[in-house]
Amino acid sequence: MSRQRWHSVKDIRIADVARLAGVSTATVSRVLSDPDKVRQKTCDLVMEAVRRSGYTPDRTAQNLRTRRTMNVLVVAPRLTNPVFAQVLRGVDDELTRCGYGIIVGNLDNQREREPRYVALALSRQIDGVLLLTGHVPQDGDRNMKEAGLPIVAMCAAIDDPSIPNVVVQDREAARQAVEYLVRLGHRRFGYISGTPTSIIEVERYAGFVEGVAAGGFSQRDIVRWEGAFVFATGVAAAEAFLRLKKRPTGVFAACDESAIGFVKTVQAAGIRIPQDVSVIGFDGIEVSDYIEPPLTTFRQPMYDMGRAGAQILLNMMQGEAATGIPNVRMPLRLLERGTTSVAPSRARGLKVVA
Amino acid sequence: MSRQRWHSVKDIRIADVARLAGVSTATVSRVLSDPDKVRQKTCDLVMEAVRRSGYTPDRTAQNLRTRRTMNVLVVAPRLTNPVFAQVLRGVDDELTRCGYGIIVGNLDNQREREPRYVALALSRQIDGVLLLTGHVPQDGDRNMKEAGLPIVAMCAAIDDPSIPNVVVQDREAARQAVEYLVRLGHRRFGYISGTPTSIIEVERYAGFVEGVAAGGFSQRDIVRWEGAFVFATGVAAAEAFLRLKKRPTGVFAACDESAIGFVKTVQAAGIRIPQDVSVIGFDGIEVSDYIEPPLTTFRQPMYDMGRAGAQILLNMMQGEAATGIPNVRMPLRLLERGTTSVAPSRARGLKVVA
DNA sequence: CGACTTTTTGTAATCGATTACATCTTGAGG
DNA sequence: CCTCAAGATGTAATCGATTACAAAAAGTCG
Repeated sequence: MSRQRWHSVKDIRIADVARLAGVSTATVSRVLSDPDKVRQKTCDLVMEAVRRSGYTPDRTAQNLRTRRTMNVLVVAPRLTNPVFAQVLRGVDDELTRCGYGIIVGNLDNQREREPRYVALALSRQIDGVLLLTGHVPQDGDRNMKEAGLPIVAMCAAIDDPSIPNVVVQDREAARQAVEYLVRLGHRRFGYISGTPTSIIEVERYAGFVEGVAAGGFSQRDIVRWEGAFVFATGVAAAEAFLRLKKRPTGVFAACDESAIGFVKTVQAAGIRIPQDVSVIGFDGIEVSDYIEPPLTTFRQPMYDMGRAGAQILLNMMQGEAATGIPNVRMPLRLLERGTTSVAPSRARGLKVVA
Repeated sequence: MSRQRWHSVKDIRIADVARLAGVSTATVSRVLSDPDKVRQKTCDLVMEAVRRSGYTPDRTAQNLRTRRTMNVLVVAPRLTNPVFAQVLRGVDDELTRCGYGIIVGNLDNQREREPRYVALALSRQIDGVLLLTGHVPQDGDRNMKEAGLPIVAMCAAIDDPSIPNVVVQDREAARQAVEYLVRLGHRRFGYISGTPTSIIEVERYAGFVEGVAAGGFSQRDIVRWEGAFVFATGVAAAEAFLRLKKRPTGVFAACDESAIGFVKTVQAAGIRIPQDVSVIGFDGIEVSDYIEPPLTTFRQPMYDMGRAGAQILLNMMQGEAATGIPNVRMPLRLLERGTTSVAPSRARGLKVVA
């Protein structure tokens, strides 16, 4: 045995079942897909043959004939982001119920990986796409939309009116974050960015700036550290923070991971949280509750977003009448936990107005 | 437009390209798959036609003809386990390089979800399977092996000599964990289990018991809390722990998530870690370093395990000569961090022998 | 019982590629 | 210039299901 052959030992086709049951392949097919069209007696006969032979239809052949694959592609910016896992759970629960499979696409924060998924769409290996990426994957001049497949954007809105979005109120939340800090007496604000080209980043920063302005402060009261939606960005921001003479006392991070990176790093340098610096994150991933002190953050309904996005996609794939492009905005909740408190200069004599 | 139709606007088949280039479909196919068999001039002609028409081969049709789908199923016990995300990264990097796609199967700790993935295998929608589940998925009397596909087990060994395993030295590590605790002077040991039926759980507990015995202690010095590989198990174990009169001072958890659950819960009850209780986890997930104090734990090379498993599967799928069943055991590293210290009764006067 | 409708079943085309085999080109060598 | 082998291309079968259409069977009713 030099070359191991990997195929099913018993390789039973629909024709075999038909012969076994003494009917035509058409009848077998009908029994399996639409039994009402077949007489009960024949149905039993065929089912018996199916059972005895252990026949399972070849989905590859079905796919070709029916022009569907019952597979959906989910493209994520990075697999190890806990937000992704939660959203994927919701997506999986919804799609699995309807018989769809999930193919994961991992960009790992590298745009060079996009072409592969464009090709997947173009080659008709999938019936629909869920994007968590904030933009439509491209391959040179071609992009995924050209495949003509239904696409739904989740988590990160896409600036394309033809694509339904399931997103949170990024801008409003960021604005609220600052307002919360202002109420606590902070006067100098730090912002830890996500990937600058990402739309959610743009939105969150816009909201942040709005909040600062609404509080009566100006651009000069802001320090902004650029990065990506990763832990390391928080670490880098913290290092920059520590080098400052005039440090912000209220910091908002565009995601929990970088918020945690920031907290851990400044703590290691002897900064006390929240006494010296208040930090607000964004996402509400599980870990944010495990650090010390637990992170004040906005909780996204990740699982529900996954389900909502999947439902919209299912509707589109089933060719439902498109009654406008759905644009779902999910609610956010500020989890007031341990990383925020009144600004240090006013720690005495001031009350927190929650 | 009552029913939106979702298919490619321009629907170009190989015959169209052939006509455009003035050749037969066979030639087009050859140019695309094995250009050396075609004259350079013809090749250029065809490629030009492909470019102009924007043709992409229909993978569904290719699949049927070639009897391969270039898709691999990865079955995970639970999506939100960070170990899974890391392993999946490794798997993805390896498989993507070879043109394979990944279909994720999420059992969400429920065996009822297995039949769906058995069906996937039986219906020839995939070319191979990576199991992180510790057992072969079943559907009544049928199981996934019947599909005759190459299967590789990762993270959790499978008790089936025909299936290659990529695992860590669970038993040895668990044993070392206890030995470490013994060296620190602990005399009473707690064990937080994973899913009892899981083989890695069995292995880790066996190693734990071995270590206890090797230290000169007996079964009576052990407290065992049963559960699953989840955070909540650690919480439950902690609650049981707090009710004990005679508490263990050295606790080993079969996974980091439950270790963290335990640490957080006992801390909330006023127990000091590591002064009152030492805790050792298993996995080395990112979060384990973010809690306070950082968790002492064994780090699994998750990404590398993913790659190794994928490579073995690739070999099997490419029909390489099977030179025995590979059984890779990856190294583990004990990360001595903050949750372990000398046993409380001996805190004075004893030195840590590391 | 026969005419006609309805239901059930079978035949064969089809989905879109790959590939065995046949046929036609090309070029080398005499 | 002719012969023959090697190389290039075309024809048509094939993968395994679904399904339009035709044909046959079963039922209905006067």
